[in-house]
Amino acid sequence: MKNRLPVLRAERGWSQAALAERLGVSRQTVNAIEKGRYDPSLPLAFKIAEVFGLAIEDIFEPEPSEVHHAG
Amino acid sequence: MKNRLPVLRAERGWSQAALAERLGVSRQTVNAIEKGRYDPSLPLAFKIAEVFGLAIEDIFEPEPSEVHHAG
DNA sequence: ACCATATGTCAAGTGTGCTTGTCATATGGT
DNA sequence: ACCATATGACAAGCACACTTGACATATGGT
Repeated sequence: MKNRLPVLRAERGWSQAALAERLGVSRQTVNAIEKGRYDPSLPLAFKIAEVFGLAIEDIFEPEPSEVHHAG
Repeated sequence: MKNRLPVLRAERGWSQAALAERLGVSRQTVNAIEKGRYDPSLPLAFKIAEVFGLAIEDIFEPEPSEVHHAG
């Protein structure tokens, strides 16, 4: 999942910690999402969109063949 | 997380199983999401939006105070 | 009555999302 | 040199997202 968080943060002059506080999550969570280590949950994605005043689709973009499966 | 899946399925005449197949997930997953037992992952939410030709925001709506916990 | 389809739910298992805590590195101010 | 801030990352732990398999109920066609 690609994301524009670094750009959007920079536009607002927010650190990862500052964004995390606005979102109500830990700094490590913001870092992990930015670096693509994992995707946010849908509720968190909504919160991120709200904080930036954008649509989820304007912030995140699924990679071509991002299917999961399981156990 | 509220969702309009039952309505959207009905409009298209799709069963839960048929939608599940289009999404590449199990029927139980579609059922659980519809009934609000859990939220879809963000990649699955994108896929659902794609299948219905809508934005995620047009299908899902976060409940008022849907914050998570701590670990 | 019988069968097929649709829906709802439970159980057990695997991997993810998020937590706190900690460490390492880089940068800028003094 | 020292300190504060910012970022990146790892570990252990808990709850959630998904899986397959199974069972129960309801509806409609024959």
